[in-house]
Amino acid sequence: MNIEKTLTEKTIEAVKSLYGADLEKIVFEKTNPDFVGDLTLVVFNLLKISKKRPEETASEIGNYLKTNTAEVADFNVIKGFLNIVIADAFWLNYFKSINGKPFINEELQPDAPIVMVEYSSPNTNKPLHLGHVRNNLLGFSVSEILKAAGNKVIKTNIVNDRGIHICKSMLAWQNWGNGETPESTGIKGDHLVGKYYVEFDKHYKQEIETLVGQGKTKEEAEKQAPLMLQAQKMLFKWEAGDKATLELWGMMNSWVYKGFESTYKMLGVDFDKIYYESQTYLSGKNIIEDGLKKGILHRRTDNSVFIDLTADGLDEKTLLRADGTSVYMTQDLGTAVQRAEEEHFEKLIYTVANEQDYHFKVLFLILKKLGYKWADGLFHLSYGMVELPAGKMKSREGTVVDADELMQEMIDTAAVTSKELGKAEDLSAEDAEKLYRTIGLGALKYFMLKVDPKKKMLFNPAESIDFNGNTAPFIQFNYVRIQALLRKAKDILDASANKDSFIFPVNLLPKEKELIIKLYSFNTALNQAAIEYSPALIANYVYDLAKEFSQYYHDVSILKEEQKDLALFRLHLSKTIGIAIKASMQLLGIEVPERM
RNA sequence: GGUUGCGUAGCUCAAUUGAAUAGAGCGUCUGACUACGGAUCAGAAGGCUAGGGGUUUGAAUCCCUUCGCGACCA
Repeated sequence: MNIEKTLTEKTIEAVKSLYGADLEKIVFEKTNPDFVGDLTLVVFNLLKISKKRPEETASEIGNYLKTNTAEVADFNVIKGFLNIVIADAFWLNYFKSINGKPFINEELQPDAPIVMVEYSSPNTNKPLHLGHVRNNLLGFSVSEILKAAGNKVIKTNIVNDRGIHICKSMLAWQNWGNGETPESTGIKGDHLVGKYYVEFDKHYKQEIETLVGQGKTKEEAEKQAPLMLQAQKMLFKWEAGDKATLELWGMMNSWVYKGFESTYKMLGVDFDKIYYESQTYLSGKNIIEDGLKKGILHRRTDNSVFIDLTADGLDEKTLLRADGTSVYMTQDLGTAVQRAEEEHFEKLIYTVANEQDYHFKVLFLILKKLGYKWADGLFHLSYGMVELPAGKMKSREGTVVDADELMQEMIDTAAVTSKELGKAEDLSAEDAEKLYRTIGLGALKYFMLKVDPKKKMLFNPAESIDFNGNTAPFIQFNYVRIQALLRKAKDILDASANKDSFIFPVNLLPKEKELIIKLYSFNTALNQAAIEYSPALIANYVYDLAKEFSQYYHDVSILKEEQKDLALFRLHLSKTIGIAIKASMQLLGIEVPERM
């Protein structure tokens, strides 16, 4: 039941019959609300074929469609715009076919394409912050969207658990930690390790200052500071497999993982497969050998290995240093190949901020040049950074917005607001807590996901995230109103469900037709969101739907409607809208409450 | 310096990828409750889409240029 497809076919037929020309593609758009009609064809592009004025061309096609297409009830022409009115019967039939059914098909085809989505990918030296929140929400939501669009999704996370940054935390803990643990301090593990990362930085700065005072340049001081030298020594020991170092590393990382686990749980995100850099950081070297043999990579006189990408408008990229050690790129080459061997993915999506655009351009190009066919399926989901009114978050200036704190603030705000409105009075303490989480975290998630991923976004910590207007609580509220209706009308709904049919009204109210069209466009929104990897399109969709329902609810009686059949129809319409809202929110990783 | 991205109402964001008078929310002002749940609804004010040029029947969208703000690479 695809009206656009029908119209496209008929229009191609019309153009053939009227002007004798063959068209391949026709695009209908939604009619501007200021005009009468449901779908609009812009005919300017057809004037070359028709060799007639826009109005005349539009009228001729309109006439053809009206006489030859049952679904077309009427049309009107304004300048080059052919506005088509679709018969109510079509929309009613459509509604009948989806009434009460789920909007998302959870079952996958056996041959569903495999899509890997990598997201989160934190460092283990500090807790997650606002930037990670956007990353995690995006990655999770895109995964849900791709799943709903019929893909087998494998969510992956590559944890950066090794390197100089971890050594800094370890060293600081050794020096000044006095044996502190998450248990002894009651501090969440990732925060405790983060505390020592900051501690390192503090002492390191002092050392630099001292050295500069002794006449060294800042650069020299940064390299020669004893703490930095010690951290590097620790990294060497780690790489050499020194037992004590590995033990300390293992212990502190385990604290961090426990902390991350609780943050992920609160955020509502999860993973099917977790990689650790400590296990993959050496990979990729065999690929370098292979590339050298194929003559795609080259060795410099100092023994370093590089690839020349200047012909592609990029630079020469070093892949092995002169001492034979690898760089980030080498490792990323290795893990990509590893994943391609483990899972025969159609696509591999890297959810990484746009500051790494160049890195991924180079990575994908190298893999293509090395001849991997699957490299065409690689995609960098490049999202904009979250900025504060003062600009980028800076740990040095203490402007980093912590993920755990932010979530708690949202939940607290939800609690305060709910209590002010007297909404949670008859709930148990446990249910109330759950409700505050649903509302607070919903508001946060929606706030971050409604923005086009490609664009940077602004977060102002001074103003708390809104609960009114274009927000998750507004959408949740409308869902709740629907559930209240359904509870009250349970008996008549049950009765009509048994009969499996009820009488539909002959005429739809304009708002009812709009709502059905909105339901109809769920699939368009879902598919577009999957193509563009954009949860924002789903957010826009569900907000529009909720807003239109809110207007409908305000203007039209549902339970109080005296014509029983009409009341029943409206109940069913509301119920289905509720299903669509819940499904959309699920795609965003946002829960909906039954009461609020 | 090189590469690259962005600039839309006071603020935060849209605009079906080139179409009709650029839309929402917040904020401001004005209305609507003896209610199917007011975390609501209706209305008003608010725009030379950073500036200039070009392509097109048609440009926030494509091209050139100036200015401003980021990011990446040295």
